[in-house]
Amino acid sequence: MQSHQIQPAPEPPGLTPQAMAAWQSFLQAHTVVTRALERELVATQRLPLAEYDVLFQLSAAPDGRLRMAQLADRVLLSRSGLTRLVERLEGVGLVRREVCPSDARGAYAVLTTTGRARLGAAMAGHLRSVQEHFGDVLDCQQMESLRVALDQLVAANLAEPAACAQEVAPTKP
Amino acid sequence: MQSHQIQPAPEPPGLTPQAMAAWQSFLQAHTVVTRALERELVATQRLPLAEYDVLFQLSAAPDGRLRMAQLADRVLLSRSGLTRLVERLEGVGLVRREVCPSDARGAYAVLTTTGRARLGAAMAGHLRSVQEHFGDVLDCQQMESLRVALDQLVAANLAEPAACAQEVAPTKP
DNA sequence: GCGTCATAATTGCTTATGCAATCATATACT
DNA sequence: AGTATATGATTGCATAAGCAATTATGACGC
Repeated sequence: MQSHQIQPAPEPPGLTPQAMAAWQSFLQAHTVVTRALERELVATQRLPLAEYDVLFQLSAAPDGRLRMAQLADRVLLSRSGLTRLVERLEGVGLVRREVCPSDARGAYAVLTTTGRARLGAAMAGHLRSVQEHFGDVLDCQQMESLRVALDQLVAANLAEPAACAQEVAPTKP
Repeated sequence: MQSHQIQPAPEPPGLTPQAMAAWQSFLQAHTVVTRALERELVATQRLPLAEYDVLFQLSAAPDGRLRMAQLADRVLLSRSGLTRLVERLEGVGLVRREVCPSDARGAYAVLTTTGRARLGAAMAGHLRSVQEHFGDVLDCQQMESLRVALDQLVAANLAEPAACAQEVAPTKP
């Protein structure tokens, strides 16, 4: 690999056309795949993706429970967004809320038995959808490179949640 | 009833853990990058990404004009979604609508001079954002593989907009 | 020319979501 | 202990977006 950003570069080439194209494809791919999955999940299970994701993340967590904030991070929703979503799920009995014993401000979202069952009913089909629309499209190598690249993106953008003038500068001056 | 799609293969490994992980990373990457870009664009230019994208796509089109449906496809919005969005942009004078002379049902969205200027003011900064949050994170090779993979995803999922039993079967029976 | 069907865009309606403000509790400082 | 500040979650509010129904026009057969 040739280019790791040259320090005193007089002319950073800016965004390459390659990168621009990739960015467009990224947006497009996300939209089309995501819509397909949502469509199928709703059609077959009457369950939107966001709801599914909550059930899934809870089921993957120890005791089927997670603090609201952590759950929000995992399902990629704002705090308030998650509050409403859990509210809805609680309304239909798939999730219940419990207060946190060690911190009275905190709340747990807990997967109910019905919730677990509902997830069980939906999961196989949804995984097949993901496979069909995403997994089967790429071969193993591609998939692995893709994962690596995407994780880099995540890492880079979690490192700088706000605008950051300096690069990675965790060291206090 | 038990599922019997085990017709030909005794055990297709289904969705690999790799693919699952990649899928998660995909969703996460989209969210974090997209939010960062939106945040910066709104903060510096008071212009949401969707709006920017409309201006951009129009400016890239011949004569700065596009039929509503085509524009909707390019900015990845539903038809109705685009109608409202263009409405808003027309309201602030960045876009104007024109009837199509050859087809009275059709409408063009046309970039106004102000719209072009607004885009001009926003573009450089936004491209820098894309570079920072996306372009700079991956090297050239990664970027190219990423683009290819994503385009495969797009192609695969455009081919089957609805549930499709048969593969690519555009031939009318 | 006229009915039928397809297509372009819009509108009604519902809903999910984020931001900013708020409330309640915890933690820290003196 | 008592006040100040931070943190977890929720609420008010505004808004963007999709789906289904609607309108307006074009195209096609007879």
